[in-house]
Amino acid sequence: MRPLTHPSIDDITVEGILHALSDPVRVRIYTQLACAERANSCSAFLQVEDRCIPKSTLSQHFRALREAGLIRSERRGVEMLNTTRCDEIQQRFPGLLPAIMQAHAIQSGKPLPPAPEGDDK
Amino acid sequence: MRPLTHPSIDDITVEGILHALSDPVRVRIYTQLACAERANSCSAFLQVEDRCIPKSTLSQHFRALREAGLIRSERRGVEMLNTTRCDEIQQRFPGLLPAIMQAHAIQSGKPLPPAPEGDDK
DNA sequence: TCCCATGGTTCGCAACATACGAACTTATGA
DNA sequence: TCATAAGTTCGTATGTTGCGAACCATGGGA
Repeated sequence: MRPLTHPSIDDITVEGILHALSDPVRVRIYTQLACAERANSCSAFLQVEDRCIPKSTLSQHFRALREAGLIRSERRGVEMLNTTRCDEIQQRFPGLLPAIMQAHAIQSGKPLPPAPEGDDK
Repeated sequence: MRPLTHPSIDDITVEGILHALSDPVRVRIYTQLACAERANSCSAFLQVEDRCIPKSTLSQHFRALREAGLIRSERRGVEMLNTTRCDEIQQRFPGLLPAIMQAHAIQSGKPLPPAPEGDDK
């Protein structure tokens, strides 16, 4: 099993981020991770929006998010803990992720509060 | 030749926008259109970033941008005039396009001025 | 120590998407 | 009417994605 690889912050591209977040399942996963208090395992997402996601597919989605630089994954015993890298990305591309998240929220009918600075609690 | 179809503003999705703009050629085209004073024909983009784009490929890229709702195309004699729909999209997803454009600008080393409101001149 | 359950990954294949040359359509102008 | 220019469509080769089956790694029990 090859080791987990994460791009350095400077290797993260806008194209990569947009591509990763242009998939509804990945957006959903990312949103959940961004809202989570603690790191989340992959298997917490076997069900996404009434849809049952096969675990091989889920594994690919996590890999896509990881390689795009959107999340950081760490093996912890038998499972994996995932957290977003939103602080780093906010440094490199200020405002990008909040705007995308807000747009998704608007589309799903639940706009977020304005959030002037990094509101990511 | 089938007629040009444009999605209504309510049918435009965030996924569609992100997917369309996750391609470097399309971003380039969109950026040029957004900065242009007047509408632009397709053939103005046969060369993109030192790369010569075949016109069939270009045609597909324009279709992708059009069907994602990012641009509006109008046949004008033998050529086609393209304009962005950024005002409409700004209404539906405020801040999304400016943030993406800014991120691309940062990535290419030429950050844009802050632009508090719709700066789209 | 052995076995097994659990959480993820990898492989292989089918389905879908993309790039591009060749052939086509439409409009313009000589 | 013919030639040319701007785009589109088609066919094919190549890439990407989704998913089941098989696999790997870790953490408990007996």
